[in-house]
Amino acid sequence: MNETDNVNTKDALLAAAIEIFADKGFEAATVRDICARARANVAAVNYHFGGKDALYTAVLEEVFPKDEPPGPNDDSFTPEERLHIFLRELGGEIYERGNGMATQRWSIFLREMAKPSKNLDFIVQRQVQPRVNELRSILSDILGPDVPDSILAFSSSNIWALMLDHLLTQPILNRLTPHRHPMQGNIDDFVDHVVKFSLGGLNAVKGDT
Amino acid sequence: MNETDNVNTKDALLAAAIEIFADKGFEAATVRDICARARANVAAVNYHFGGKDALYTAVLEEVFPKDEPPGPNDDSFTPEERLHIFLRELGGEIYERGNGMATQRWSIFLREMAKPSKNLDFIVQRQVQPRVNELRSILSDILGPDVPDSILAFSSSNIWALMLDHLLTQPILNRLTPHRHPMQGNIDDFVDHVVKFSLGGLNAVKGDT
DNA sequence: ACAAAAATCAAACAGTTGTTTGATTTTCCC
DNA sequence: GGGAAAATCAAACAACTGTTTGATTTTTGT
Repeated sequence: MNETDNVNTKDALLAAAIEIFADKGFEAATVRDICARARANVAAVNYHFGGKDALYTAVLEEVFPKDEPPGPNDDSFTPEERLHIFLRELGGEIYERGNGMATQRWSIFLREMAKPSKNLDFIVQRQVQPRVNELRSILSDILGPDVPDSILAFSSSNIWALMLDHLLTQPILNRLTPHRHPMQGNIDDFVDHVVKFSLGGLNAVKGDT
Repeated sequence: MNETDNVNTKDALLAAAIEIFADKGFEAATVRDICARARANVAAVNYHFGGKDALYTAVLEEVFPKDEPPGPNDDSFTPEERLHIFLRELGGEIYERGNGMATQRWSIFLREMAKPSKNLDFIVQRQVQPRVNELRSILSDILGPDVPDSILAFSSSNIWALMLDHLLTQPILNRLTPHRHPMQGNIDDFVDHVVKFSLGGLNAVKGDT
């Protein structure tokens, strides 16, 4: 057992796998591609991980880490401010460039949503469940205690949709208006718009029935 | 050349291909699967269509038909009513069960968004371009002539996101709250909520700057 | 330094993929 | 009805997939 070289090839395999799985999806990615990018032999995946599926779960474990600090739930902010903070953090993680693993994380997430496999359970549990709870708590404060649960669920879903939107439609926008940059302007403009739109929407569905 | 039987196997191939491409995606779908479902020989795809890729483009041509009647643009409705009508039609087409080709159409559309290929151009041109134009026209009327183009673009994108949302997140919602039916309640409730939320959001981003 | 363990490697394996082939059957048209 | 065209078929093809093998090299512990 080497401690400087074999660990490096195992890590190189993992890193290469993250890139290629994020880029081409599980099925289209081949272990030969991954091994080639990691400068490793074709048998390396099976030796170090046990197979392509096991490598993929190792990738998921790496890309969606365990502990998500649950957030301080700071009472010094109004619910509206907490929404703004929440969405700014989320937007930065989704759309900020050079954000380490983030781009690949959401690419894998998107693929799993479009074509669910058994691994989607894992990703949901690690990635979206904590955030869903936090957002619902914020929305509950904004909408007040009397709002029916169905409206709360719809609204939470709506705001998620507004944030994830560009992730899905960027290839389409590029085709409709090819001259624009992706995520035109900076991300803060986008987040500010979403916050404004969301608060207006929430207000509209609140005072009702 | 037979006019009752071979046309039937060609049509059967196309119908089977639509189902299987929509269900498993282009790469995961095999011509053997398709031919088996169509009760045809393995060579039938190449004989009648020329190959798997050509079959897929034939499927796209069938699923995304050419002419989309441009809508009457009725002036007897207010812009808000036109938005409601537009979204009700869209929601019905996306989420209504037993809607002919619609379910498969949006399934294929979603897959192509998550993993764009050269065919996405075709789908965008056939499926979303006319609707995008119609929605932007409605929003332009609602927001008024003074609103900057960036807000119009953001808002249009937002409303699309609200409508397509459940298409993408239904597998996730099933994992978070597995006891609920897909698209709980009826579709009209969902559309009504989106309309209300959108009008509130639009109003919030309009009176600004 | 040396044997045992770990890691790497070229080569081959079994299975599946889309596609082609060539014979056979079916259909069409005169 | 008979010959030509079209369609179907079983079988095989070549390329690719993930995985295994067994030998070879490298590293480790003493």
